[in-house]
Amino acid sequence: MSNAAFSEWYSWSESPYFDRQSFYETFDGGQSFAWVRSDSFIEGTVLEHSFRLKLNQNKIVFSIPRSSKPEKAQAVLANYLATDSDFEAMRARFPWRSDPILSQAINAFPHLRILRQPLSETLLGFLCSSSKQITQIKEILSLSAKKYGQAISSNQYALPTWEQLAHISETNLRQLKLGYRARYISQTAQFIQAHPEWLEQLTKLDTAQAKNELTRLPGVGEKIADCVALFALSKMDAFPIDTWIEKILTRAYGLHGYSKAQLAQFSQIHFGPDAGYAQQFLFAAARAQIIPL
DNA sequence: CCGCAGGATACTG
DNA sequence: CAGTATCCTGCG
Repeated sequence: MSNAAFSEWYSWSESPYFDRQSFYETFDGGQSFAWVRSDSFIEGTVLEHSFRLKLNQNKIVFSIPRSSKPEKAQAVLANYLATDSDFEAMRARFPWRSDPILSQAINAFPHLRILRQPLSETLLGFLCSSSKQITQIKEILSLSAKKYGQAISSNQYALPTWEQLAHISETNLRQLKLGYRARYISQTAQFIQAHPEWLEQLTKLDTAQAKNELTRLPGVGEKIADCVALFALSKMDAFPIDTWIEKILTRAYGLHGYSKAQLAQFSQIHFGPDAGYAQQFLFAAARAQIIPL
């Protein structure tokens, strides 16, 4: 229906190289809740930028609303995909020679990347995530965007900003199927409004400092702080331990009886400074039932 | 109808 | 500290 509103497909010569599995897993594998798959492309928004993406000869080609500038869109994409990061070098430093589990996971998604998502959106997304399945998180965010976000194109809406969220009552937030998370989001919005420089200032901190700041927010514990650090701040040593990773480490790696702190310590030592990137391979492979649990 | 889901938090021992 | 109930909602 909204095809007419979208441009032709633009090629992007600087696009990272992707195989099909790695492409879908990178955008729609749990790092981001923004992307919807259709038959021939994925569609989603990054802040106020709307995109359709697909692969052509292992490179991303993109289509955008006709009102948008392709040069700007390409710059947004480059940042979103962290094209300045050398993921190949990170993979090479992993202990894959001695770790058949990780090795198998990398083979299944060889060109998987860690996105660099906008901080505000990443925080919002993972504040919605506790005890929710990915489809439910997407539903919540989609409802939020439609109801409170800025309209971008015919059928696309940006997520509400924290400034906008600060003006929504907890009761109205609950209408978005947020449940008890509505209070976290409301209070976080108030906090950010009261500390206007706080979010931006996070980008200047190291991983431990950033996580320390993030966990001051209501509803942000260790796991969500790790997700924000990894997926928005490009902190490759941040290692989110969710139920999947916990199962992988305890069962596939045999670390029975380890506490989460012990699992985190093992992972940092075993996987090294880019442990968060390794985590994403394990997560993807476990969900694809490549790693038996 | 009940158990549980990509967690955080307050409370207990 | 480690373990546990509670928080909402929707899906299986």
